[in-house]
Amino acid sequence: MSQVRVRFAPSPTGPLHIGGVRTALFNHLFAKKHGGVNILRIEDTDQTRFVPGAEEYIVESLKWVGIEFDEGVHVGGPYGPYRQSDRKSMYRQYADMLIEKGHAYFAFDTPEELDEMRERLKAGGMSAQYDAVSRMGMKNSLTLPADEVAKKLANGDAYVIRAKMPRKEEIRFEDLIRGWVSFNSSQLDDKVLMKGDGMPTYHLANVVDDHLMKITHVIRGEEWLPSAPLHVMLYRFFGWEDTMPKFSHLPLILKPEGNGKLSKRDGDRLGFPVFPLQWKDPATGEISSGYKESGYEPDGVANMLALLGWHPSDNREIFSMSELVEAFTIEKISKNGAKFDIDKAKWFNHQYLMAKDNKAIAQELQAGIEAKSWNFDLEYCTKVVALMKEKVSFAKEILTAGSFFFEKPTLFDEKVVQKKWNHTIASQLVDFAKEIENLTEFKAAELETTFKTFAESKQVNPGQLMQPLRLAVSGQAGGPPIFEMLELLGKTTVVERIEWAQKNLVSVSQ
RNA sequence: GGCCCGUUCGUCUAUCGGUUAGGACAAGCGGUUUUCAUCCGCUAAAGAGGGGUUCGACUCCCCUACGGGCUACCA
Repeated sequence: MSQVRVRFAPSPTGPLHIGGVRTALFNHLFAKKHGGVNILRIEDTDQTRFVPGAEEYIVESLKWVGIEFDEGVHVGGPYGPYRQSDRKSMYRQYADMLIEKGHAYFAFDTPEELDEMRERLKAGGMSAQYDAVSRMGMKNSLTLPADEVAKKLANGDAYVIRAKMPRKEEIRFEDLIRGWVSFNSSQLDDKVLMKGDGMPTYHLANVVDDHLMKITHVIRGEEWLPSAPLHVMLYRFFGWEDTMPKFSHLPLILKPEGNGKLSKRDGDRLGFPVFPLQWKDPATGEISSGYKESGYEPDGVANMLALLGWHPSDNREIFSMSELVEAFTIEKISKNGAKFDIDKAKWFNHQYLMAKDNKAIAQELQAGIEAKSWNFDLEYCTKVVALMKEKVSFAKEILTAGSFFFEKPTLFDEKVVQKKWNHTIASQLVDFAKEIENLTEFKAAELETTFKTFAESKQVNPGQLMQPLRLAVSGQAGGPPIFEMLELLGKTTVVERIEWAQKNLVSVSQ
């Protein structure tokens, strides 16, 4: 097999949806697996849908999840340009080639005439499309006299170029995921190849570009499956069938609750991001949340996405990018759509957080710490991370769930206050505070033995005292191992907080 | 409506004709941590329905049902 060349070809009409990221990921994995080339091509043939910033967003998003490209808009390469609007002048000759061969034709119908045709066909119970049957009743170079066509073209009358689909022909191709798929050309319409504005449609552009860029495998979403036979026909028309890429149509990512593919709107409605990075709509100013800003670890997101619709035959769940590359095969991609599961995404994130270096996490938290005007050195923050990370799904939660490491708690868990706090306990804790003030080694082990002997001397169950102690110091019912927590907080802070709580914490049940 | 694709625990999935149908998330229960959100253990949980083919079908074929995608001078 010649060198594998794949492409990810999004259109810059807005932020890249998580399903698009997965498509890009599968392309990347496949390319890397086979020592091939991964290309980023921008499909911006619809100028009316251009959204400023979208292209940059796509590049940044993919970079964030660890997807690299060997060729593309942002890195260049020998088959450029990689933006279809920059390739505009290349397409017309291919459309002309098809016309010469009799596989395409000029069509002069106005939008109104097209609507009329569709209405008429629908009323007659026929399929409402511009096809081998209906085209004979329309205004095109197949029905109009040659001189009139020439005159219209010379006049600059508006026209499009349409593919001339054969009336009845079986079109079969082998999809690497689904096996043989067949269509009959009688069901296909004469798709527009060149639009009135001189731009090609996706169909023409993607076939021409894939051919010119020597793409060997097209890995794209299932929504493209219905137009695949058109593309196959185009390869046939051009005489490129021998080098036609192999197709793989990926199953869709579905909404978690019910049905339908996951869409832009679902994310914030259901409380999770559908975009890799936060996106601000330049037109409306509306903000859609992103995985990055929500606190997800990029390698965890890649791992989670890879397992949505693909799995090797073992029982592993955690894969680094290189392990994904190693294990990846197209044949192991499942055929059916996958519902997105936010709980699993969180679980993956926790796994990656646990595996991550504490100091690195602490460093990433610095901005958040500074924003709160907390003043602690990196060493201290690293220790906080070490204690807190197993308790949270996201690194940034360390700053909220573990805020007591940085400032005196202001909120105290009401339930615990009511259930476990009273004057006796409070004064006992103050006594305990006095004892630990004498400790020369303010370490978890010493604290624990001191605490236990103290409880014994007061003839109380250590458990009765432990939660109030935690409450006084952190305000919370739960948290990291208590004596390690006290050690990190330090003698002065712990004693101060116990004394403060004794004076200020009141249970109404008293 | 038409065309196409799909259908294993609630969810993501393993199984490529012969298994006690496995794993993970979530759930429930229990344990550890004399607290807890972590951790550990256990439990419950599935082949859409109907026909074939076969000694044998979750696996192959057909039909039905259900789900999804597409049906633009959008990608």
